[in-house]
Amino acid sequence: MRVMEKQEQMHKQLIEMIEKNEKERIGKEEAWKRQEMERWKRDEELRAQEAARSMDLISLIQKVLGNEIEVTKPSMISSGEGDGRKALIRKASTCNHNNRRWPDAEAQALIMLRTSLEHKFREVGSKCSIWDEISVGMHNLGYNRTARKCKEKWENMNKYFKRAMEKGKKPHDNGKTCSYFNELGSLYRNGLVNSGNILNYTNNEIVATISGGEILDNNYL
DNA sequence: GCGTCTCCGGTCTTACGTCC
DNA sequence: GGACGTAAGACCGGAGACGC
Repeated sequence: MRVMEKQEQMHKQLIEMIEKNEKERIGKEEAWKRQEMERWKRDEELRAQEAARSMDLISLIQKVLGNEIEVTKPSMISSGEGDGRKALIRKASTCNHNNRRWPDAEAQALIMLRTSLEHKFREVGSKCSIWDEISVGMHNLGYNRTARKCKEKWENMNKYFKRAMEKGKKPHDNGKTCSYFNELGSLYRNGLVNSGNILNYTNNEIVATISGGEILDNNYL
């Protein structure tokens, strides 16, 4: 009977901890989403201001010179003469949303959408419709990617992140090209997403120990 | 040359349905 | 109820392209 009572008590504690952690998780998720949306809006405003400044500058130069300036658009660059042109074409292609490569903003939009639907991924059932939902979300943000591509990119980001962590790198070490490392790192630290053994990364900070049937650290959950 | 990334194909795991 | 097959998802490794 004492064992049964002890088990009952532990079960209640476990349920309470799960509920508490779930509330905390939802709170953190909401806060993060708000933060991301604000950041996104700020970036949009900055881009708009930048574009307006460029147009002002162009019109000013046209005014000063008194004739039309041909503004070279990336798509107008014909196939190449010389390395400089080739470099320009390559540069332009990296900004094209239909390109194979994912620009930083696009990858971060994917992380944001994927994280916001994390609760659906934790549910049992087909994940295809969720990736479709993410694909639609990406489309709404101006990025044209299929559900399959989104899923693949997500897996690959996690794979590369994991490899980098195994090599002993820290998220902020790779700000140059892997801008999403910071986002992924903070997501895994906060437990907002789960991707199998990638949680090993958090072992330095979240110590979970089970000893004698008692959970010593709530973070284990 | 090296780090980063996409794409593809493979294996493993898990959930679910069917049969005996 | 257990064994088995199947589909979906997760995870992994490698080839090759790309960018610095």
